[in-house]
Amino acid sequence: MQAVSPCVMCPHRDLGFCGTLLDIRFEQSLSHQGGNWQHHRLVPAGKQIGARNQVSEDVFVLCGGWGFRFLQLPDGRRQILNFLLPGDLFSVTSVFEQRFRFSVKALTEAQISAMRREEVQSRLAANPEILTALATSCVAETEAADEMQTALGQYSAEERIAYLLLHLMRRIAARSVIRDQRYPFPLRQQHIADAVGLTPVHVSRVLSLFRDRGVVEVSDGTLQVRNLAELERIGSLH
Amino acid sequence: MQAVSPCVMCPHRDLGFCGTLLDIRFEQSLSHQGGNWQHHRLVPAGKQIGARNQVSEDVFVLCGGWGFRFLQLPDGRRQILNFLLPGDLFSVTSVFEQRFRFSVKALTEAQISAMRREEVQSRLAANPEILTALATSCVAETEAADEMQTALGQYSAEERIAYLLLHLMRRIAARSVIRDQRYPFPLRQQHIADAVGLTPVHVSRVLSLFRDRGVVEVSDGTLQVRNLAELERIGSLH
DNA sequence: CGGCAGTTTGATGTTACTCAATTTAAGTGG
DNA sequence: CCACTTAAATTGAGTAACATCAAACTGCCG
Repeated sequence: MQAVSPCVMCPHRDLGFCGTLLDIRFEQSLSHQGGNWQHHRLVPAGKQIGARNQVSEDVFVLCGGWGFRFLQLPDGRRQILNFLLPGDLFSVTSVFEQRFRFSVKALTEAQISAMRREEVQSRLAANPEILTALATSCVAETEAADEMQTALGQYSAEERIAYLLLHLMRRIAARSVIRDQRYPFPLRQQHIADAVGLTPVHVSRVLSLFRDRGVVEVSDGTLQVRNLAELERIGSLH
Repeated sequence: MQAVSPCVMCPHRDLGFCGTLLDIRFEQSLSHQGGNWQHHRLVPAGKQIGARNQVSEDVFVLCGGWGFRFLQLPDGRRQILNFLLPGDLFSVTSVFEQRFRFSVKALTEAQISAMRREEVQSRLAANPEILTALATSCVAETEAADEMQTALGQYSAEERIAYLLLHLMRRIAARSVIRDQRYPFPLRQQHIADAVGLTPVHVSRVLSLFRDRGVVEVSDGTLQVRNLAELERIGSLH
């Protein structure tokens, strides 16, 4: 968790995948004349970044690595609400609310950018382009939540896992070039289980089935799609 | 579905329960000098109000009766995403997007108010109070979605139903005075089933259990709470 | 080599689904 | 007011999906 000087470590300036998001807009509108309204830091894998009910004056963007947002129940169960990829705002709501309504953890080593909420809000009022970027995030977040809710409510184990994989594949592909249908995939089976509401044991069985049927193989850090059509037949919502 | 003249049938002017929402803000900022940027209509129970992928220039608010927002799968399954109560925007996203990402039905006879999106957006840019109202809606929607996702992923049948009842109770109580723990409750068991991802048969069993144990009784249009503490013990997230 | 975290596999248990029949409630028209 | 119809809720029996428990296996690192 060492501090890093602003706008040095953050990869989005090179890769350009934050194009639609808050962070880069702010940099554009700021031209770096200024103070400490923003800072970056590096977080080790597994580290909790934010906790439910915690209060913060900052709005966070994940700009490198993977993270996830979750709710923890008193008895130990947890629901992973979504996975955070480079360029993702933790949540649109944190632009308006001090208090975290959820917890956040780093899945891999991750770089996060924190911006003063006041600063964000004042620019939001002044700059319609930023409002548009925020609205886009809001729409995407809501649609993803609606779909996940549908998957959890209506889908079988196989369908849910297939849906999760497809959803993540689309998001990963938007951020890096995919060759030979091999996607970087740092999730453990426990993460899949907590995201789709199954036990890790059952996730293992379903993934074995997928492997045996030649649909996908998930092993150690990469997801290899063998039969995209079949995966979509199983897990597509439409 | 007969047309009704603007701001006549809509009950929020009497009851004042739209205080935090878009509709009334607009009326305040308009002072009724004007044109056809807004209209109301009355919809019979069971009628579909909006369909997925439909395009509309309007933003909708439910201002009387009950409705629900849902996703329909090709094979007939459907997930109810949330229930709409008087004062609810169908979805914050429809302020920014033409296309419906979900479908909407009237649960009871309902009154809906439609406002031109252009009008909404231009006022949004001009009037920070409206932006605040919208942000509040956004936060509430997102938090509700996160919690529902957690309930669907982690909770047992009893827990899910208890959670749904508690959630609705809070929202109903915010809109009308509740005496003797009796809540107006127009849902059929099929609606509960589609909202929490169970079959109607199983919903019936769980509700029978609740009744036998003296927790709650749901019968024909009203929900009678017998043991609030027990209901909360079962279905509260915290 | 030993230890650990993650995955796999098997056996058994529980929850919720399916199918089908019955009951209840709410109209509707005579 | 009473048959008749129809939608909704209830109940029972059998089954499928997923959870739980426990043991074995894998790869990795010290």
